[in-house]
Amino acid sequence: MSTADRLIESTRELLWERGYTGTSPKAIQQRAGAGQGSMYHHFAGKPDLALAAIRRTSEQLRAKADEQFTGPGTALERIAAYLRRERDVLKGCPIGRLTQDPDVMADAALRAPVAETLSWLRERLTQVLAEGRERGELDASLDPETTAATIVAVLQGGYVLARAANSVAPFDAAVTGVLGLLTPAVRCGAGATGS
Amino acid sequence: MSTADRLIESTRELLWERGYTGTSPKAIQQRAGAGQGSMYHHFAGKPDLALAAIRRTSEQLRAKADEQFTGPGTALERIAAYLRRERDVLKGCPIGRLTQDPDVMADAALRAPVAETLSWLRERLTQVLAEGRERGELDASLDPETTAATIVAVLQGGYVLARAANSVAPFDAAVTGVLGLLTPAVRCGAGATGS
DNA sequence: GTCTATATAATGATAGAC
DNA sequence: GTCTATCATTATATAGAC
Repeated sequence: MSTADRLIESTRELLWERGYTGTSPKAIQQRAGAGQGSMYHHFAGKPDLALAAIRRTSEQLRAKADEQFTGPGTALERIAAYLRRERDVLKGCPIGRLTQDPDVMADAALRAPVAETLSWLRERLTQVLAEGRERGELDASLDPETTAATIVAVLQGGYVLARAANSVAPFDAAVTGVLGLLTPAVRCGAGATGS
Repeated sequence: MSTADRLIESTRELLWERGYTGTSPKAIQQRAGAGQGSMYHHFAGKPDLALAAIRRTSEQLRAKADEQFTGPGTALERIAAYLRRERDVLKGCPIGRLTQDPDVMADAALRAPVAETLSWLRERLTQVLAEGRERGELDASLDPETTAATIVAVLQGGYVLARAANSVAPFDAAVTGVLGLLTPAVRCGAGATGS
């Protein structure tokens, strides 16, 4: 891995663990095993490096999510697979946590990939839900767009509850709860006739 | 308002806006119109002042939530009133945001009120849901505990989505979505016989 | 109680040698 | 490309006068 890559990876880790304000250039350099000059040779400064890190994290997040969204099964099964996927729950969402960083939100360039990632997630889930509704897997009364927002919010909020409790239990409960709410939508609308 | 009170209020505002790491004693003093000596006379330091601020914010949050929980209407109506209550959505949750502050989570004293507040919210909603189920307002298959976790998560996650989008729309969508999912639980279980 | 030094470390960067 | 000064500013206090 090149020095530039190591700097980006270190920044990704530190942004996840400590946020933008809590991450100093010095800490990044030490974790990457690079000197000051090295960092400022490859990147204009902390914001420039953070942008590269956030973009890479955003790409990885989307790719991992798409694994579940494009996987096998009904819409509900794919959503359950996504929500129940193995996650570093106690570390939280590496993208969602940046919304609490005022310096990130204040910088249009840093903010854009955060906004795009969460919008993309909602859109992608909207598609999956709409598809499930068309196929009769989900109740016709279910609104794909608002339900997609709910599902993404449950994830993001589940991380918050887990971090507060220092336990994955509230995250798991929130996921179980929303899947429980989604399941009757199948029973009531499509009937208990199938499989 | 006393100097100590002004310091606590300034800290509350800054913790909400910029988090713990992003809030300096100097910024607190300037907003409170107090000098260094004044702050260190009343409080042992930044953690001590933050603790007082977090405790006060926690109390206010619980009191405001209880207004809706103990209000009139069915369980679902009270939950809808709570979720749809007027909020500073783009500022996020003053308690939930602290879960992203590593220095807060690393300090047992600072962490405790954060953990307690979110636990309390889940417990309180669990009670409201259990009550609604007993009264036949909600489907018997609905699990109060996991559903309560889902509702709190939707709130916390809704804030994240709103901040990312710099718009209240995703928050409102998430709330509408979860209320939509809760509503069929009434129709299916209790039947469309009532009112 | 409040104020003004004073102090130590960290932050975020620049300059220039190698 | 990487390294070692160097630098101005901020963070987080302490000390002691008033």
